[in-house]
Amino acid sequence: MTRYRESVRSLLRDRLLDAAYERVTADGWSKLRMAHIATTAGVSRQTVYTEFGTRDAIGQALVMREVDRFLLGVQEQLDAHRPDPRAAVEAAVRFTLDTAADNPLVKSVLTSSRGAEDDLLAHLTTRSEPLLETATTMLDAYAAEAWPHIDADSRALAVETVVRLTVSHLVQPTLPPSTTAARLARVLSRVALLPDPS
Amino acid sequence: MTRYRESVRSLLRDRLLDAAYERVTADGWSKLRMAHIATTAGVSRQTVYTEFGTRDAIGQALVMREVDRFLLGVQEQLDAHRPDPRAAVEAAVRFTLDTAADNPLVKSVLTSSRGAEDDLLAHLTTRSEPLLETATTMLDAYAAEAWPHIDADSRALAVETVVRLTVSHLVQPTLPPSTTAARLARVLSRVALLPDPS
DNA sequence: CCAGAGTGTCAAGAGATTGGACGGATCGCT
DNA sequence: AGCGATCCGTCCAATCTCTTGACACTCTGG
Repeated sequence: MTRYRESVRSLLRDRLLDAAYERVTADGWSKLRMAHIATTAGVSRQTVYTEFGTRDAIGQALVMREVDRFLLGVQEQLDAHRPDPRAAVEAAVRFTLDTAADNPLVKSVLTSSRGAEDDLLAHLTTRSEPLLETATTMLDAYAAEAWPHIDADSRALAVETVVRLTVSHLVQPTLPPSTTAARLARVLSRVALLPDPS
Repeated sequence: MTRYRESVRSLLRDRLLDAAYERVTADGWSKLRMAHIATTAGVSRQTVYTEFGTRDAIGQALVMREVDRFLLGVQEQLDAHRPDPRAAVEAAVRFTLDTAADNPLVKSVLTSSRGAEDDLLAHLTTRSEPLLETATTMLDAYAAEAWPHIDADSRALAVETVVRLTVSHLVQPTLPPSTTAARLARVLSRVALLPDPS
């Protein structure tokens, strides 16, 4: 069984992130105070610093936790169309864009962004490396297992391409999610050198 | 929000009881060792003693946790027939007896009992006061709120009667659960002085 | 009767949490 | 520009919790 200490630790992290989430979605990132997080979670301010180090690290963790949750949903979408990479990716992208549009944290990040709120937004843009890393790692593994017939290099390139484009459309939508999803499926198809469906 | 310390505490208790549950349902109460619980939960033996004091208290807590879970189900059954005390009690009793028959802990307690295993069984028989206390307290509160038209004394008497009889039939079934449930509903009806349904 | 295994207790030490204090940065206000 | 308030981040001593190892005691099988 998992070591007890780890459970306690993750319980603490969850409580802290829950407290932060609540405040951020209600008032925005800039209104979030370290002291709020501490008292809401029923813990001292120092404990928050011991766990996360800086305010910024909390933003990072907040975003990453949400990313992890998204990836669970993405995996379900992929599984539902496992044999067909094109359909799988289309479903996964649509799911991501649709769900993100309703997600309180994402909404908070994107709407209140034009101000002093871009600290959080940065984790989706200029400092998105952790996000891209976990997303591509998970999807690389999935793709390698589900679609072994695709050439490895092309597959990796396609995965990274789709991930980056999805994030791009997430922070700056132009067309409706379903349209975008269909277009990204085509991009995937070509980058991965899939046989032409026509 | 709940104080952090309390959450950690209940996390610890849950882990310990989970560990104990696992062993008990697999090998029986007599094979359960304090050291097993500790290592399975990833904690020192001393911590188990600090939390529960004695091996016996763990048995007690194990039974009580299961009781609490049963009471949640019972409450659902009652709610489903809220306006009609007779039907509500019949459903609740049937649910209890049916579910208990499938419950790993209950099975373990009842089957392996004729031996050195009766320590656990005792919490349902000779030392069942805590069980009866929580069950009657919860049901008294429910009955008082749902059926205020029943005379308070009769209501309390009926609740206690049904609780004790249900436990009795649980540890020593004679008729099938549905039959027993119907009979207890009749007992309730008369003890609570409900108008004759005929 | 002894050896082994298990329960329950104790005390010292390691680790985590608290609360209070502090320096430095930022911001609104005058 | 100066001032006060607010908040971030760090430090530290006191306190609480968990761990570790030792020990007395009981029970059981050989």
